[in-house]
Amino acid sequence: MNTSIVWLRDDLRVSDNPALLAGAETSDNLVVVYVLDQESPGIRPLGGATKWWLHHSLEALADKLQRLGGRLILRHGPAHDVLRELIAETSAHAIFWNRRYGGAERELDATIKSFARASGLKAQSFQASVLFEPWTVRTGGGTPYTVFTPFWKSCINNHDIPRMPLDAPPVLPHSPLITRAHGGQEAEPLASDDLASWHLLPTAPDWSAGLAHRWTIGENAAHERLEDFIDTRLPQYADGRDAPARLVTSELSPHLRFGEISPFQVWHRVEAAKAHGDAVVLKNAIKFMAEVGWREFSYHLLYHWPDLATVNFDSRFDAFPWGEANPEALAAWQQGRTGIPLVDAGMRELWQSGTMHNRVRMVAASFLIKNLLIDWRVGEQWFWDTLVDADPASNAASWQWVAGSGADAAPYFRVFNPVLQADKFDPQHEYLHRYLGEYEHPLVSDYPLPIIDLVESRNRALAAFAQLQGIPRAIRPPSP
DNA sequence: CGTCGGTTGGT
DNA sequence: CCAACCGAC
Repeated sequence: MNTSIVWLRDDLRVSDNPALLAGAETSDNLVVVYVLDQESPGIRPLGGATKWWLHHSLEALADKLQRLGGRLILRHGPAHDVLRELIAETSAHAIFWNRRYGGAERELDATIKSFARASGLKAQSFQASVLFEPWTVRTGGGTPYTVFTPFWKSCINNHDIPRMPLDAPPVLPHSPLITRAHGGQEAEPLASDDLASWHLLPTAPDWSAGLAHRWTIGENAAHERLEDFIDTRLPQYADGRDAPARLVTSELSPHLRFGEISPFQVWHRVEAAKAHGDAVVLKNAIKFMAEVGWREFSYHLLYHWPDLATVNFDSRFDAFPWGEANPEALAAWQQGRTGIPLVDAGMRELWQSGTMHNRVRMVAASFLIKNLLIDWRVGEQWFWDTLVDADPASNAASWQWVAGSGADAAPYFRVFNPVLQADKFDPQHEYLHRYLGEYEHPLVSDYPLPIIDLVESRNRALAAFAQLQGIPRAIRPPSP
């Protein structure tokens, strides 16, 4: 028997999955495994909302695999130990996976690849989660990009068109029984954890009802989401994407986060829409793909600056005078009771549904960083815990962008005024009313007074940020 | 992917 | 009085 292992990670799909396809084509017994690894050094534990998503995504994936004749094996523990054991159990001759781009993830994968090859296995990794491999996009001087627009132009103009999506394997050859390599036991099914035993779902309290109401999880749902976006939302995307009350954004981010859909599938679906559409479709498609481009840019940054989530990209910010610890203000922000309606509406949307409209994310983040002078890493961690799309690259890059410490960052003097932003992008206050019921009846409500004066705190932030002005921007060198 | 305060030229 | 525009931060 010719056994291959396919190790799935952030690619919980059967279509356009090069590792799964390679396994299916080169073996007659495919072992598809997901490893819950919360122990390997440097691997950041998932937040609550992403754990919840992962549980349901694994259920959906198991069903997809089963329909193709396969079976999803669940194991937990340090990935290196788990896979060494699995290789021994199955006498696999090959192992395949799709690449990850975080620092610790790359180190871990390299270690496992070395071990597998030293043990005589074929070990191969594939490009599946980004359109442009981070090391292939270089400036004229050979360095990684630190500005979005030239980065994305270079991707579009200087690189091969992203490959066509791959079909799902027609069948997943799988032997239900496997003979252990050691000892003479009877053939037995390969052991798999019970998903429930991983305790990915919240209990006591179960806060997931709002998330379950908002989201349908899994590969099928991701493609339905994409089709609906192309048909009904893309035509209004450029003009409507900034209005939080309108359903115009794609809402694909959590699906992309777990690889239920691939950026290649998104790219080529948008290309097809462009091919059949007019100039309006073209304009909207370019705008939308630029947002996919921001995701690519974030992965580019994460690959070249692996500590993106913890270290200021611009080291001038290492000396930035963040305010004294202010647990009351932080809690008010987290719980959506700052007394600033747009901030509170966004933070409540986040808590209830595991997401927040992009425009409101920028405003809520700007408020924490600039009005409250709280270190961006504190906000990044809260979003990591509460967003269903919490992504190691996009979340970190975006928080640094708002702080002004990041690549191609917002200039320090760009301080959002949440009141003006609400009037401009939510003129009927429809979004505010959706999440702040009491806001409609201020006289009878207990809606809090603002915890901070917007004008005063803006000026305080400008003064603090102005201290950096005399010092030249200091971008850390990329990791070799 | 901004805000503010100023000016200008219109009503 | 105010919308549109501009430069500074």
